[in-house]
This record gives sequence, C-alpha cells and structure tokens, in this order.
Amino acid sequence: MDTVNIEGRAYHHGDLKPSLLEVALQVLDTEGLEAVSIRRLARELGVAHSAPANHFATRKDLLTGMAEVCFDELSLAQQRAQDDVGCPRDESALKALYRATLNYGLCYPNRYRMMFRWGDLNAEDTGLQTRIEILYRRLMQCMASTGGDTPLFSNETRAIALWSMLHGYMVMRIEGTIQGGFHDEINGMPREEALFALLTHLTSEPTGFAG
Amino acid sequence: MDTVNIEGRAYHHGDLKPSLLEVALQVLDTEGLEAVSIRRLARELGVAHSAPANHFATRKDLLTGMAEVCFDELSLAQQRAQDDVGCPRDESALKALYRATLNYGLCYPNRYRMMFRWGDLNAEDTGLQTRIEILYRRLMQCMASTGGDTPLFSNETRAIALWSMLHGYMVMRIEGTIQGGFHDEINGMPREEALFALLTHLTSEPTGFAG
DNA sequence: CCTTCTATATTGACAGTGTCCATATTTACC
DNA sequence: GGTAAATATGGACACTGTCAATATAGAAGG
Repeated sequence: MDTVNIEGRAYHHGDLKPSLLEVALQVLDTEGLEAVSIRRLARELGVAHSAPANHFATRKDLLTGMAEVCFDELSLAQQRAQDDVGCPRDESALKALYRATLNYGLCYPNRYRMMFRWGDLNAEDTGLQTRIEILYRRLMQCMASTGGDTPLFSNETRAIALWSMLHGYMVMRIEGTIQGGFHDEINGMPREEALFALLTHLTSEPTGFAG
Repeated sequence: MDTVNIEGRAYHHGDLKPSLLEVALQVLDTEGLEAVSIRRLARELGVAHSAPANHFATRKDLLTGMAEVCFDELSLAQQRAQDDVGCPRDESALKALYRATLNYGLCYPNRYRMMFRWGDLNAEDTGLQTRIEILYRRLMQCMASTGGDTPLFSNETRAIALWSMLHGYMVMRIEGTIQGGFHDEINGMPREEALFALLTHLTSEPTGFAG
C-alpha cells in the first residue's frame, strides 16, 4: 500500500526526529524559547500532536536534544576558529576561542540562553555532560599553553574564572541586563576588546606583566 | 453587610498584592519557577483565578514584581555586609559584596535565576532598571576605592569584568553546569576563595602585585 | 445618609499546552 | 510470510494565560 493517504501526508514521516530538531531551532531563533512547543512543531510538520513523543518523551527531552545540537555547533565553531589561527598552542588560540564563543552567542542568542539553562534540561543526560566536558577540555588546553600553572592560580582556577567571566558577560548582554547604565565603549575601546585584554591579563603571570 | 460570605472568605482579600508576592516567592523557592502560575497562587490564597489580574496583568508582570523584591533583598544584604566590615572604602568591602552576593544566590538559587532572566521579565520596567543600577553603582564605588582607574583598565571595565565573572560563576554553579568535570577544591583551596583571590588580582594594579 | 465612582473580586469562556492512553499502521527481522 | 518493534494517530484530561462581562466593596463628595 502506498504510504500517502488521501490528505496527502504519509502515515510515517520517516525522518521526524531530525526534522523536529531543525524546526525547533528555527522557531527558537525567530520566536523565542516559549514558542517552542511540542504541539506547535507537530503542526508545523503536519504530523499528529502526539507523534513527537516517540522521539522526545517530554519537552525537557526535546530541549536537551536541541541543546546537544547547539553544543556541537559551538564546539565546531571553536575548533574552526582555532584551526584558522594556526598552531593551537598559541596565545591567540585563546582569543580565537573567545571570539568564536562570543560570536556564536550573539548570532544565536536564544540558542545560547537555552544551552546553559540546565535547570530546564536533563542535566543528568550523558550527551550533554560529555559535550560540556569537551568545551572545558579545550579551554584547559589553552590554559596549559599560555603560561601553565602559577603558584598563585592553577590552570583550573584560571579556566573557571575565564569561562565564568565570558559566560556571565554573554548572559547579561543577551538578556539585556547590561544596557541601561552601561556603555558600549570604554576609553574608546569596544567593550569586548577591553574584556579580552583583561582576560589575557588573567592568564599571564602576574610578575611578567609589570614591565 | 459583613465582608465574609457563607463560604468563609471575604469578597475583598484586602491585601492581595503583597500576599501574591509572598506566596509566589515561597512556591518559587520550593518548587521552582515553572510552578509559579497565576492560577496556582490564586488557588493558594483562596481567591478567584482572575483576581491577581488587577495587580499583575500578565505573568511577566508578576515575575517582574517578584524580581524587584529579590533585588531589594540582595541590595540590603550587600549593604549590611559592607556595614559590618566597617569603612566601605576598603578592599574588604569588595569581599563583603562578593560574599553577600554569593551567599544570596546559593541560599535562594531559584530567586537568583529568575532575577537575571530579563528575557522573561519586563526589561523596560523602570523599577527593575533602577534596582540594577543601584547594584552597579555599589560595585563601581568599590572599584574607585581599590586602586582607581588604571592606564590599562578603567574602573568600568574592571567592574563589568568582576560582575560578569561572579555572575557567570553563580549561574553555572546554580544551573549545575559546573558539576561534572569540575572539582570543589583547587589546590586545597575552596573554589570560591580561589576565585575571589583572582578577582582581587583583577582589581589591583598589575605592577603592585609582583612583590 | 445617600449617591457615585473607582478599586477589587467573581464567574465564564477560549485557545493553547504537556502528557497519558488505546489503537492503527509501517518497518524490520527471523 | 509472519511476528515483533518502531512509529504515528486521535481522544482525553488537567492545567495554563488571558480576555470579557458582571458583581461587590470601599472611598469621596453632595
């Protein structure tokens, strides 16, 4: 029997799971996280409202799946940026990582927001955890190459500090928390540049900086 | 006529707005943000499902009102912590601010999460904006007292960097992003202490740190 | 005191949601 | 080919936010 009924749609979509993720990310980008509902996606794809349940049992599972895709995207962007720079064991490798993350977050603010709202995701999902660890490992590699452990601050401390600062800035900028009393430029330098200079200062030896 | 009808409830609650905020924060703390629904609160307070609409037209407005209360709490906690230290123009004033914020976020993780999700709030609400500016001004005061402007990094740069780092760390810790590959202690020092030492390093003159 | 106006609360309705259920179809495998 | 698993369907339930029309309370002024 043919797989297409009178209404012109197949009983089996055949490729529903990836299609769901694709449409979900599109809706996320254009209309925000609240607009991403299971029924909405089903409607969009012309399947029954309950069809997605076979692939994502709950909405949380759907968001988790979306986040995994996004983490892969971000990771790839970081990798590419570092490859373009050349030797990854260089100070500019950190800058490449910084720029790539900043760029991804500003290009896809809604994705970035969702990716780090682990309270709304399946935080115990191993796929999510391994992806975060990949990002962390890449950052640690940068730390090891720019200075190495310091008697004052270990690589781990500096890595967490760096990531915290970058992430905190991203979140406040995306959410709009940093808008009112803040300026876009500081001493004529774009704010992101000033922050990166400060990040670099963080990763350098305190004694080696004084000149 | 008496204000209490047969069912034992008054037609006018009389104090609905603050009661809504109180119960809402309680639900937020114990069951998370998703559990905070207008109808739920109305049920909890024994009023009609549509009664809250007189005080908070939409759910967004309700969350905004809750956030304002929380920002006042946090601001007060910061103020108290700095007063306990003594002279606010001291390096330990920054530490007091750091500790107070850290403590508030860890005591009320769900409140902290909500307060900075401005995408889910009325970001154009002036009450919200003035409260954020108060926090920022307090931080800038700390910057001015510990070192002052540096040829390398302005007070504003350092303030944003500090706040970003603290906020990013808080968010990732609360959300559970920092759990898997991260350790609670670094070189035998609690992670929060190590981060504060690094924050202090940020606020100090680069030349004055080398010993 | 009585009237009037405003603030507040009520009930009802609508569309949307997540999630479960029993059922139907398709695909894959033995 | 026949059987089991994967996938899709439609119905149901309880919940949500939001709007509209209505009713009551309190406050203000004659």
